Amino acid sequence: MNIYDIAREAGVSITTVSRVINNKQNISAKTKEKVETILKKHNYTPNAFARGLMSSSIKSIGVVTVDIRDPHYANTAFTIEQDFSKLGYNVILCNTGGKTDESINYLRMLMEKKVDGIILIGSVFNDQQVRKYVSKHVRNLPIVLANGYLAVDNSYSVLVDDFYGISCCVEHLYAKKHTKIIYIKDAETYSGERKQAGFIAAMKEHGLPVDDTSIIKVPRGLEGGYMAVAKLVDDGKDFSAIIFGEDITAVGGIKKLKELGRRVPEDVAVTGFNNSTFAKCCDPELTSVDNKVETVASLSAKMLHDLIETKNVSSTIMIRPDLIIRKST
Amino acid sequence: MNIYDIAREAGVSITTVSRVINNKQNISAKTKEKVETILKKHNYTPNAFARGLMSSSIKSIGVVTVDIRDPHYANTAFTIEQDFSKLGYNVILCNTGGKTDESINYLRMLMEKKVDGIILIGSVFNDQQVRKYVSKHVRNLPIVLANGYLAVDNSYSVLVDDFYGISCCVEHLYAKKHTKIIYIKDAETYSGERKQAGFIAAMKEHGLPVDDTSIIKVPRGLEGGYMAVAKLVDDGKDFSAIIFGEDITAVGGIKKLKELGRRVPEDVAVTGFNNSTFAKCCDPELTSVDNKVETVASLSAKMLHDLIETKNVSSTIMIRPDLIIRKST
DNA sequence: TTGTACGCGTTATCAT
DNA sequence: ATGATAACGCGTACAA
Repeated sequence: MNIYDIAREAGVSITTVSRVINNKQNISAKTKEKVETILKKHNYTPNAFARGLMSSSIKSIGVVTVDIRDPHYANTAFTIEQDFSKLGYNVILCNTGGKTDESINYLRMLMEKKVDGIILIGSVFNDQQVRKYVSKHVRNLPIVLANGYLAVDNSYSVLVDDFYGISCCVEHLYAKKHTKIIYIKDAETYSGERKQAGFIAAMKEHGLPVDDTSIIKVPRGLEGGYMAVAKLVDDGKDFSAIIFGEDITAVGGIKKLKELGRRVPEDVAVTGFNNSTFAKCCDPELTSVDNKVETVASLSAKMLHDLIETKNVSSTIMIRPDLIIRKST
Repeated sequence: MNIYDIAREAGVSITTVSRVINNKQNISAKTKEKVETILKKHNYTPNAFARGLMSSSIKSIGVVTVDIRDPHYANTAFTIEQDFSKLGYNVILCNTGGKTDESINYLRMLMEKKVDGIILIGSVFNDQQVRKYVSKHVRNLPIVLANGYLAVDNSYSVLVDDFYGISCCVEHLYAKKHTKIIYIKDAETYSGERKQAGFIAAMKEHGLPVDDTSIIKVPRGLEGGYMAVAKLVDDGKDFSAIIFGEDITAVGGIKKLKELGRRVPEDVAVTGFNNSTFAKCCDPELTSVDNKVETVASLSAKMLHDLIETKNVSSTIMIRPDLIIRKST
């Protein structure tokens, strides 16, 4: 059932039908009503491909994440999807698994499918090859990096002040008389660098000791945190507080601390990052930096939509995180 | 840059270019090579809309979930996306928030965008209105319900034997000499009903007491479990074990138990469902039913793909879950 | 107010 | 092996 069939049945031209469908001017109320009846009767919907061929838009955007199973990314993607859904757009979901090749494949695919815009979630995508591809091939398609910084000309980002977030943790622990503080880092991304920089700066500001053994790099996830604590203890490192770069890593760390008979927060204070559900599940509940996922996601969505509508848009938005204090410190 | 431009530059017809692009027969190696050079030079990609107009397919599927922030749904959606991505398909993500109207809107949208198939995640979608819409309007579009049962003619489902899963919990607790067992139910879905039925059947089989006070209905999430335990204690109910219908609910329940000074598992044994990350984060680690999310997701994806390729497909696949025994029982 | 005719970029059919 | 042309379904400039 296409526009011709409708036109024939209504005894009008396809132009008239098209006008009715798209609510255009210059239609007599009578004709309009007649056509609408037929439209409804057959439950007609225009062919999206033919439409796209004319308008070169199909009202959809691409959302690229490393892994939607990560609650942080899931939250962001959820908010973006809901916001864009209200605007009549669909969201195409892509999970790259953190592989650069995959990222570029997905970008290519999204461009072929002629999405109206793209949101990358996480500073992982501020990767050299991705940047190169974007600046070379994604020229006239709006692209926004949510929760991270994209070092490309004419690019747009919404990010959280990670530097500030971690330094808040140091402030808080210092106020509680901690001086031997460890930082557990779990990603070599832009965001990861900012967090580490915030740690170092805040420690130095209070004249607290920082050296190679105060910062430990571990794999992502529960196991990473577990391993970090194991290593600290194996190395005989002396510490009274640990700042983790992610909640889930902190959960793993606390698990190991408990196994070793160290009490949290009496023997060791612990902070996390993301203020996720894990922070509330954790026993004791985790002091964590709230990095305002929903806010970042919504602002990213709004930014992309403004770009699609070619409004004037600022290139970078930075959000201040909050420290949520719970039982673990 | 379209197929005409390429043809002109290569000094051949568009037919020839099309043949090269689609790897068709009857092309001389020489011509093929010549065209491929030009193709590569301009980084040409065919217009997906024009293609769709001919083939009425754009190689994409719709994945409909209640809320991608739920780890269980995120896992399923992730696996489906990865599997279909390997087959050259894109995934359009939809979050209905559990609202029937939204579900139907999304289904309509997906049909308009001419996806090649649809996967619904969770037995929530076995809703009367959704069923009605599907059987009326989604007639010639393959649709699969992952992790639940869809009571519609000509429909396809992959599901876990929830009945068996919960009855395993009862068996396990009974073997540990528990007789006063509570079941906490958190969803009125098909899956929820099966779980409850499994509980009742297994209890009766061992001659254990079951009545209205043995089964408590609570809202989803951490708070639900917390409230459930609060209610049990308020009511002065005597119990030695609790079976929760979801891990996260169990986590909430354990939290409240601890606050009340009841030890897990010494005073109260606890089981969860889903074998999620929460089960491992929990202290003590949670005995939980592994409902094989990835398996269900992969089988659903395979089923849908087979349907798209119009292969013969069985209408229902049922998976047996496993009980993973940890410290909470 | 309404209709005719063309273009969008591709694939399929039928000639050559 | 290669090419000309129709068809897919819609929007729109222009004509009536």
